[in-house]
This record gives sequence, C-alpha cells and structure tokens, in this order.
Amino acid sequence: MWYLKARMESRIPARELVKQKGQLKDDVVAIKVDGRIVDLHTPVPADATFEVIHATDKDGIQVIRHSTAHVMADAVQRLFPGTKVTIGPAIEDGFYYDFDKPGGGFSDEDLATIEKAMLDVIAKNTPFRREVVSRNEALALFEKMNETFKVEIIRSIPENEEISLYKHGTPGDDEWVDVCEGPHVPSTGFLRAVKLTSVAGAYWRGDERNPMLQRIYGTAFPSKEALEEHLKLIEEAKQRDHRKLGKELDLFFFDQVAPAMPFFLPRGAYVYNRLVDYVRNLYVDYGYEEVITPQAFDPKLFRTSGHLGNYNENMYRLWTEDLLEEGAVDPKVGVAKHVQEASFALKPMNCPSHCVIFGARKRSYRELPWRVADFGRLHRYERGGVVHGLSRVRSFCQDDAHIFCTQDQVAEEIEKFLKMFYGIYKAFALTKIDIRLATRPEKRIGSDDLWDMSERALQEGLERAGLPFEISKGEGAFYGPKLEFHVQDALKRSWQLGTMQYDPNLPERFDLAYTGEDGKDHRPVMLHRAVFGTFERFLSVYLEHCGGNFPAWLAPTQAIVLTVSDKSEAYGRSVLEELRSKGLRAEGDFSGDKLGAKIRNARTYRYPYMLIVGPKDAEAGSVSVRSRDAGELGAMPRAEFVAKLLAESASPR
RNA sequence: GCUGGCGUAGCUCAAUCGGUAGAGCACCUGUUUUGUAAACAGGCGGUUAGGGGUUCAAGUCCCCUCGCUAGCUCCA
Repeated sequence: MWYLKARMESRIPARELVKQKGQLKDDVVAIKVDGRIVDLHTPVPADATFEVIHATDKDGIQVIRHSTAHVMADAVQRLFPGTKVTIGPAIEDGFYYDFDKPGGGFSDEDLATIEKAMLDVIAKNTPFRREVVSRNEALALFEKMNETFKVEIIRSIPENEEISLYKHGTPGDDEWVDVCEGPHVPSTGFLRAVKLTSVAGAYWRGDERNPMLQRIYGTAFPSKEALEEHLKLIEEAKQRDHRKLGKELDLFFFDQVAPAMPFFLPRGAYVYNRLVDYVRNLYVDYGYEEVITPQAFDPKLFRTSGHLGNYNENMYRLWTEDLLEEGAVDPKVGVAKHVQEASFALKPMNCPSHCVIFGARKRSYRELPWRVADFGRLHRYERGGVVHGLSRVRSFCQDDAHIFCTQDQVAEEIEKFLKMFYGIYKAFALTKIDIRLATRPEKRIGSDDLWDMSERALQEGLERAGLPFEISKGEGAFYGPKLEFHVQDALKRSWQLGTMQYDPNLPERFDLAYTGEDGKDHRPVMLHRAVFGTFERFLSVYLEHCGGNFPAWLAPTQAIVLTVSDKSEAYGRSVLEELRSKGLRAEGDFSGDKLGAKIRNARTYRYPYMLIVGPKDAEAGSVSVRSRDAGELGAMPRAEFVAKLLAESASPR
C-alpha cells in the first residue's frame, strides 16, 4: 500500500497529524488522504495533506456502519459460542455481517438480544485499536481461534499487502479481534444509533455452491434523529410498494393457479394498454414495423437459436396426448425422453421468430436497417425464490424489437436507440438511470473474435453519446453483450428495464443473409432492444415512482363526479354524460354516502380530478373542481373543465 | 433452487397455556338528504392455503406439498 512506501520514521498515526493541525474535534472519525479514507488509528506520512471526515459526512457514516458491524459480530460471538465470523461490510443503507452459526439461523428474538448486547459494548466506549501483523501471525491467531473463514480470507490477501487487526473491548477481559482493513471510529462510544433490521441466508463468497451463511442486516447513524428519519423513509417507501398499490387501485392481482403470472384487472389493463399504445406511436416516428408471431414452437427452432441448451431451465414445455402415445410406441425411446425432445416450447423471447421472418425470403441491402417490433407474450420459468410482484414475473410482454442491419449501420442504430430511450424516460420523469455494459458470460455461443467486436460496438456507442456506464463482467446474454439500463424501485432495489444487445450469433445460426450492392450474400448484424424492458416491470417501477398518481393521460379514470346529495343526481349524471361524450374517462359516485366520504374514497383511488356538484352548480351550470395534485380549484363552467382535461389527456411524444 | 419468516372473510388484522373462529372496511337492505378526508342500523360472508399426523380436543403442536415474503444465487 502507498503508506508502506513512506519511510518508517516519517509516519505518524493519523490522529496525531490531525491533532497537530488543530482539527481534532469530537466528531472526527477519519481523514481522507489522496482520495483514500484512513481512520485515526492508521499511520500516515507526517507531512500528508488531508481532509477531515466527520461522523455526519457520507464517508463518516460508512465508517460508523463498518464499526457497528464489528460490534455486532462481537455480540453475536459472545451470545452464540461456536459461531464463526466471515465478512461484514458497510453497504448503501447500513451494514451486514455473515456468520456461520451451528444449528441454524437467528430468530427475531435473537436480533433483539444481540442489539441489547451491542448497546452494552457501545456503553463501555472502549477504543478501537489497529495492529499490523505478519501473515503468519495472523494465520496462527485465527487458526487457533478456529476461524476457518478468516483463515481463508487471510490466505487470499495478496502477498504485498499489509495485514491489520482491529480490536475493541478491554484486553484480557472482553477484547474482540477481527482481521480487517478498517477504517473504524476512534471508540465504540461513537456508535450512537444502531438497529438490526433483518436476517437472511447468504452464500459464502456469493456462490450458491458454497455453504450458506447467516447474514444479519442492520443500520447505524451518527444520531438517533438520523436513524428515526431513515426508518420513517423506509415506512413511506413501503406505502409506495407497487404490490400494495396494485391491490388498492384494483390494477392487478395474483392467484395460485398461475404463480407469478399477473392478472390485470380492467384498470390495470387500461394503463398497460396505454403504455403499449405509447410505444406503438413512437414506432411510427422511429421507423419500426410490427409483426405478430406464434406462442409455441417446435423445439427445433430453439435448438437452432441455442435456447435449448443455454436457456433450458427457463423454458416452459408443452405436451399433448398424441405426444405421449408416440413416446409409448418405441420402448427404446420412452415417454419421458420423447416428450423432452419433441414437446413444443412456449417462447421465452421473440428473437428466433424474427430470424425466421427475416430468412423467409431473399433480403436486399436496401431493406436495411429493418426494425421489427413484437408485443408477443413471453413465458419464462423463473425459480421460486426470485419472483417479485410485477417486477419479476413468469408471463410478460416486452416492448421488444430487433434491428437487422449492416455492420456499418450499427453505430447509428445505437445512437437512435439511445435518443428514443432517453426521450421516453424523460416523458415518464424517470431520470435516475444506471447504465451497465454486460460482457461475455461463461455460458455462451460464438467465437471470441465476434464477442470482441460486439462488446467494442456497444462501448463505442455509449462513449459517443457521452453516457457514463459501469462494466458488468460476464453478465451478458448467451448470444451477445448487453447494455442494461437500471432503475431503482421504492425500496431501492435496482431493476433492469431497458436493454440493447448486440448479437452477431443468431444471424449466423439461422444462416441469415442479405444481398449486397455487389450482388453477393452478406451476413446481417442483429440488435435486440427494448426501452421499457417489460411492461410489467416498467409498470412496477413507474407505479412506485408516481406513487399511484397516474398523470391524466394514463389514469384509468380521469375524473369522478361526486354529488352532494340525491337532489343533484340528475345534474351529476348530465355532467358525467358530457365528459364521456367528449372521450374523457369519467365515473360518478351517486351513492348515499356523505360528500366527505365520497371525497375520501376518490382520493384513495387517486383520481386526478373530482367534480363536486350540488344545487349551486346545477343552478350555475358549473362543476366544483378538486384536483388531486393542486387541491381545490373552485367552481368553473363545465365546458372550461372539459377543455382543461382534454388538454391534459394528450400522451407525451 | 437455498436460508429465515408468513398464509385466518374480497381487503386490513384479532383469537391468552391446545378448549364454542372474531372486528373494522368492502358488499347487500333499510333509515338519513347531506358542499370538500369516513352518517346510522341490520344482513351476507370461513372446509383457518391443501394434505397427513399427535390429542378427549388443533387456527394454535409435528410432517409433507403449494403459495407469498426478506435476502442469497439467477434474470427483463
């Protein structure tokens, strides 16, 4: 590490350096030197320039959380002897620590007990102490403690790196030690607000072939107030959970008869269809053509495409009575094998169909780029533990399209796609988008040369557009690298929505060709792309983004007429009829409820407008408008409201 | 798929140590005629996810299956 390069005599503990400069205040937890966060225990060059990090700084909070993880591990090992420690980093909203606990997991009661023990450790306010040891010393220490996971970690630390131990507690009494890079707060008393939140399984080193450890999640803040604030935000986020909103707003539901396959109710179907319309309209502008393709296919198709073999475990297969009989005829084959080989498959993707269409006749270079769109319903068998509301389902529809083009056209097509993509996301006020370039996975088809070229093409596209991105190594599809566009849900889980994938392999496998200017056959390139990704997932993210408050153009019901009493029903119905005759989506509440109750009901359904009508309005030919977003707007002539709502009903372009 | 947790009326949730399944909302029927966030009364509604076991007795304890859920792994 860099500080090893400094001469020994010129190093002093960071605490001393900060003190010399007169900056050692009570809330200083670390310093930043050369962009690196170093705690006060760590030696730094005596002449280093630094920036102090306070407990309340973003970096400071991370130091607090990592230290809290240590205190938790200390408490856990004291309460549950025999439990081994592994790793415990600070994360986005808190920290976790993974344990190997004999005899199974932790209960909620255990969490409360652990939290209490942590408070005792914190109350003692013992300093964290940093100690540098040799590799052999570290190994000997943790081998003696039978901390097999730590031993494995120490062995994996590169030879040239320093190994440090962090201790807290009273030596010879309740001292606790961990091999750790740091950084840590000066003493346990710096941990003022901690809370353990949940427990879950996690594989050692994130690999499902490894044993499962017990992970405890928690969070910590520099003050009780900040912790309370955080917990409040989580509560509010839960209110916006799309699964809750879906129920409340009668948009969709699930039933055990079709696990993880949504039933869209009339109101949900309305929104869904408007999203589809919206994309269809844009396709006119961007030069796409739509096709309709089959749902189930002879498995031959998916052998050609490579799905059988690379995507097997995600596919639904279909059998028929005839198929069983055929299988029974030849005892050498057997029913199971015959069904496995010959049963039709529900499509999990549209690309093979589009290859079939492209290859169905001679194609000219003049046709390229050919952008072919498909709103086909797709089915993918997702493993039990991964499905999640509308975000991860087994039956869905993508705003899917494939672009067949020449190598030379790729750059422009990527550019056009990005333009379309950002235009759409802007229309939905989604601005926090993370882009990742997912590169070749282990399980893949095609030569490395093709992969090199494909990955380069996508990367250049992003660079030309000046978009920041991260690389997700090995995360590409089996047929090509991907650009992934990720957006977070209300609970800060990140979901991939849009995608663009460069695919040189499927045209090869389907032996696709177009006739070039030179009269010879050439292989086209294929781009897979989707802006929303799937309508299901997009809807889940968007629902949470707008909190169920759909804009007027998208709202299943734009306005509801509320009568003050029966006396105004006739007038109310005439208002309703007028709205509907103008193509507006309106409802009426002519029930015996009092006005207050009607308003309350209408609010929970989040209708953009309530039109309150009573004798005064009937007299004046007006409606009293209450806007969901802007509050009471007062009485206005019927025609004025109609014009206003019509203006708001246009979908963005 | 793995590790926890959960599954009671359409929805949100009660039910003490294993001892008669209950409330609010919604729905239906009346009464009330109401001007900006819940009028009142009555009624309907349940093989306690499904199956098996222990027990005199199971919503409650045990086992299996299904589903949901928090994470992990995997993915749009």
